[in-house]
Amino acid sequence: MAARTTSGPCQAWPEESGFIREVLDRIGDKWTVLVISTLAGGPMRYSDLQASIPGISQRMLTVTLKALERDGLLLRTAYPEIPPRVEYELTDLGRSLLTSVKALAAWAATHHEDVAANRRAHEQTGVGREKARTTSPEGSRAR
Amino acid sequence: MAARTTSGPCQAWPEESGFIREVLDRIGDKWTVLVISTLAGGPMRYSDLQASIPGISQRMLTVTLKALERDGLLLRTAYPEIPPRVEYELTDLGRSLLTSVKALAAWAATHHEDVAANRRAHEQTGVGREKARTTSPEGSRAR
DNA sequence: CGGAATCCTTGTCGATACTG
DNA sequence: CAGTATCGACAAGGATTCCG
Repeated sequence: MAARTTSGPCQAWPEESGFIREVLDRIGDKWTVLVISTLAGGPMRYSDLQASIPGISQRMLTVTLKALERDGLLLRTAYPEIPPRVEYELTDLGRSLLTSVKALAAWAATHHEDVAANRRAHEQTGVGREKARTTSPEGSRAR
Repeated sequence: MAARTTSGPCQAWPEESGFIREVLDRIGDKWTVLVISTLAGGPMRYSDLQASIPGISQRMLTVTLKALERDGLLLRTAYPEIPPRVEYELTDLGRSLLTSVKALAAWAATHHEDVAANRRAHEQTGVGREKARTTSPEGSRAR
């Protein structure tokens, strides 16, 4: 966990911040994680992916797919047949990322209620103008 | 690595995808994770945060801080003194998220070299034209 | 010191149309 | 079927300025 606890004004973390930014720039967009998750069940064709991800456009599917392929997270296999058939499949690298992503999903599943509760509490206390609260009355509500 | 369950043809993800989107919308932006990471060492003042996060503007620091406070991930404490002093501190909820985020950072630290290598390989193979691999001419899975 | 309000530059995403 | 190309809409982010 934290390298130093209650050490005061600590700053300038090592280099983790750079790594975090890297992975966030990659999966932080709207569709990447959805594509990876959908591909978790095995190889899929382009049209299957589009059908399985409601709301995605051809453009974004293509862009996301190409970015993931470029980074070695998924493998594209085109069969020179007619009609043309292309399959996408996660690589080992892609699956390892999926594991980490699922950890985040687990966090969300566990705590999204707390987040929603805190948000509602805040909307009541200080909608958008009144925030002249010197100290926070309530706050940490972990379970 | 137990990704595929008896090789299902398609996906049909439960509802985890929704949770993933939730958390990604929250931490997927440019600064949120950086703020949380910086706050991992203990309470910090506004100006300390700004000094510890190179490149962040006052605006983005304020916006990020308010969003995190609203969701109950950090606690804001204002001391009515002069000069005014405000401290920000992670809540238990915030720290639990930090743990999950660090898992992602660990993935990045472990695999970012592989990603970079794959990316370079791709630039050579098919820079701007024709990268059809047509590998594995096997009918591994068709319908 | 710790913000809020404003403006403006970008990158990102979505819809549409066209090609192989 | 499986993309590619182009345009426009939108919102995140940055710089600046002012207030408590």
